[in-house]
Amino acid sequence: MATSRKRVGIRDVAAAAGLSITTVSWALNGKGEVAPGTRERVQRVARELGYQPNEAARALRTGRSRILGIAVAHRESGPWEQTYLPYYRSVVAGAAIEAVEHGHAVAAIPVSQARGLEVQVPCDGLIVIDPVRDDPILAGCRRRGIPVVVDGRPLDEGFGDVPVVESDIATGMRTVLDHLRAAGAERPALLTGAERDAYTIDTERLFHNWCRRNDLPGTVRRVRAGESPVAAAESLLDRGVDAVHALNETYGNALLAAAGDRGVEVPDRLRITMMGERDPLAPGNGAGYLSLDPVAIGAACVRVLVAHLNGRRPENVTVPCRFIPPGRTPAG
Amino acid sequence: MATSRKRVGIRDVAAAAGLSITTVSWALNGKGEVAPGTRERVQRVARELGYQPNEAARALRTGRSRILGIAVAHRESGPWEQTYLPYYRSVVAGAAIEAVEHGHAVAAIPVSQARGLEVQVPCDGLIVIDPVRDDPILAGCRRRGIPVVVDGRPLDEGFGDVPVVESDIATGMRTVLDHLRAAGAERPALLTGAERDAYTIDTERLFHNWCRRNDLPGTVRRVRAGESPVAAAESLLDRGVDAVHALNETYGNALLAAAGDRGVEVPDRLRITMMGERDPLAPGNGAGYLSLDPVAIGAACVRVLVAHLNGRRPENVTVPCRFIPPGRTPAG
DNA sequence: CTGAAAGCGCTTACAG
DNA sequence: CTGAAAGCGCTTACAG
Repeated sequence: MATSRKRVGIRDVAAAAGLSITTVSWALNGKGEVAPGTRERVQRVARELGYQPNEAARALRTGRSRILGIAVAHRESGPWEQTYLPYYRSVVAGAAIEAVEHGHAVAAIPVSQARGLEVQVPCDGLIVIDPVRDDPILAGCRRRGIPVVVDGRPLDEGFGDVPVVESDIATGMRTVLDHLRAAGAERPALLTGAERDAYTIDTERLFHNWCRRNDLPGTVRRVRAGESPVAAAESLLDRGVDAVHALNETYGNALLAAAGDRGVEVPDRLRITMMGERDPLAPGNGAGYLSLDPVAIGAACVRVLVAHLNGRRPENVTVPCRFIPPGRTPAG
Repeated sequence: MATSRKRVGIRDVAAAAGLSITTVSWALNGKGEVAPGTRERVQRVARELGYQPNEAARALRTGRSRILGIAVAHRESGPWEQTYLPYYRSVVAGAAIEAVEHGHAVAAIPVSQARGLEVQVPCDGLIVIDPVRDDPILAGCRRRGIPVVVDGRPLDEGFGDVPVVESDIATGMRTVLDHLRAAGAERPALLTGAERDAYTIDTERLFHNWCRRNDLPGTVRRVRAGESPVAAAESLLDRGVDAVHALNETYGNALLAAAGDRGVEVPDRLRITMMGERDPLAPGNGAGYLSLDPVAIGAACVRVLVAHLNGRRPENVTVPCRFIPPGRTPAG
């Protein structure tokens, strides 16, 4: 009932209980051997005093802060804001929810491509989303011996031992393209972007391979940096394609807009699919969706990272995508 | 170039540079008075050794961890997953991006309504989103003297001094309802929920007040816990209303689905608005959107909290909403 | 079952 | 301009 201004520490609890701080620490953390009565008394006194351990001290002493960093790139570009940012957000959310199961919290740490992590905070390990070429964060973790897991294949050489969590876009792309073909596509196209990240590169490769296997001409159109996605979509439609898969929702929506402008009916005259999330309750717009599951990705990253932290051999994880064909989903 | 297994500490840098750890600390942190040549040498040696300060130790010593906690409730319910969770995610993202400007990172800390914060991590202050009645987190922060800022009016008494960041739904609701009226609404309705959080309560109150001021009959339908939003939407349409505002996107999409099922044209025969985010590129669905700006909310929370931490008197902040009328937005 | 003491790796008065 | 030393608040061998 002391109304002191200072925060109550383990010392205060020990004094109030007439015990040593050792015993208080044991009692509160359930370690060591403490008489049951003593333990209860300590817990009661701690509660009455409103004692909360100083987490920084605990972290320093134990070497564990219980924080998992998640490195989130931030770039100022249209499609990025509209599609990648929501993806990252969901990964963070999935990671946060999973982390609590393992007694951790997740800290979103913005990164700049040039300088790497923008702020230094205590953390036990790091989740790196979509590593870039010559990734400064990966290099930093390696040097400092910080456990790391990546979402998306690392582009740099020499990181073969870093555990990877990935969406199974190989299966996903096959499903999508098979769907387009079954729907009658004879001139399939891919609306993709200019950035050379692993996701874009892999998507293009999978598209090419599928076209080759299916003996179909494949048209690839990359939206250039600074180019309007709608303009790119229009120029693609001008080339007489009858089915387009878009790398992300920004591009997919641009296709829908371009088709709408010219009165081309989707999906009857033009089949459109895109990589993206879709609210299962939203009314249909004629497009099919290949949904990544970023929440599951975030959760998987945490599981792998925690395994790593606990000295277990981490394994790579593949998270399935979900294909949602065009048409209104049954509401309810 | 020592290939030791142990992490390099300030001690190692001092030894390598032939200086005391004091001087190294001064030199690296830009404090104290250090000869320019010495400073450069220290920085070079530190870089060569790959020295990174132990953040837990720094946090213990300075009392600042540079982490801002953000308490994110997690409940397992349909509309919650689909609309509140995305909102929270965006708040976290906005907070993370803003925090870096102030040298902080943001840690998403899941909370349960019963036990409060699910995990203890070092943090300098806390952002509490949508405080509930008898909020255990608010109480805990008060007791422990942790600086806190809330998004959404606190429901509990005695927290009048806590800084609040809020969306200006008063202006937003007026805009939306005026729009519905201008579009010809004579029997407006509100599709709302059963939970008694400040946002729901305020929305209902604003709706009632507006109806009274405009001398219109106002119908309120609350989706009950466990009830299908589409079923609720259908029962509302049965009551002959000609315009409905929905509390969130789940309910708004349910209205669109219900209207679609009965062939009621939106917005010609039924006007629909909803609180929610809308991709500006997505094709129109006939509904109007009142967009909260969760990213701005998150950023504002961080600014207010940082002001608080730095001893400045924090002030409440109101973030404007954006009304997006129905219809295709110009693409581009 | 309990306590006195060391020490995690820093920052920062303080003394030169 | 530089260094020796205290101490942030815990956890944890170690000795009783």
